[in-house]
Amino acid sequence: MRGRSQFDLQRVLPLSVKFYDRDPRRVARGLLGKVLVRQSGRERMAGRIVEVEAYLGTDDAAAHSAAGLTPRNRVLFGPPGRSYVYFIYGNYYCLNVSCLPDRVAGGVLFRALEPLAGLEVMARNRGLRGEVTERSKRLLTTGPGRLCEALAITRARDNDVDMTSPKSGVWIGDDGYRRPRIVVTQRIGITKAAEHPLRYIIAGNQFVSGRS
DNA sequence: TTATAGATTGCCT
DNA sequence: GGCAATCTATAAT
Repeated sequence: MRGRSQFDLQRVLPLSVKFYDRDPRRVARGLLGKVLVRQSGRERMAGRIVEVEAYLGTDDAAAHSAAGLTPRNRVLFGPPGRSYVYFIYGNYYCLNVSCLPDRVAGGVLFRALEPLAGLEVMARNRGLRGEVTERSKRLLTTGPGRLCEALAITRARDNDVDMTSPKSGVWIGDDGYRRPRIVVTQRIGITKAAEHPLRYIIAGNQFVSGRS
C-alpha cells in the first residue's frame, strides 16, 4: 500500500516542554510508544519509539554529564526537550533528548524505532540496496547509530534543537497509540554503572535491539 | 602535545 | 562469539 501509513501525521500532537521537565526515568517510560518525526528537506520520516535508556546526570557514571559541564555535553545541562547529538566510535551519531530543568543534567537516549513512514529514504540513508522487506526493515532503525543514520541526523545539523516543535527537523509527538507494556533491563554497551535497570523497551516489539 | 576510551556496527571465524 | 574500523572529547603528560 503506497501513500498510506499506519498512522496519520496530522494527528501526531507534539509533547510539551513540561513532559521532559522530569526525572529521565519517567521521561523514558513516557516516550515509549510515542512518534519521532524527522523532516529533512523534502523528506519526511517517522518511527515509533520502542527502546530508550535513561541517563541520570552527575550521579550516573555512565552518563556523559557525569564529570560536569563541557562544550560537548552542555545540552544535557540546558533546558528540557532539546536534542543532544554526539559522535561515537568514529562512525556513528546518537540522539538523546534533554530532561529536567535548566542547569540540571539528564537525558534519554533513543536506541530503536519501529519505522512508520519514509522507509525508502531511510534505506537509502543507510546504504541498503533493493526493496525494503520485513526482514531488512529491522536494519533501518534498530540501534542508536542506525536510527541516526536512517534519519540523517548529525551533530552539526541537529544538536540542540527544540524537540517539542514540529517546525524543528526532529520532534516527538503522541498519535494516540495505546500505552504499551514496558520491560526494564540493564543498559547496553556501557562499562560503568552497568548494573542499573535503566533501559526501557516495549514488551515483545520486533524492532528492539539485541536479538535476531 | 600525546594518549586513550568510548551510550556501535558489521564482518570475520 | 570475537574484533577491527574510525574519530574526537577529554584526560594525562
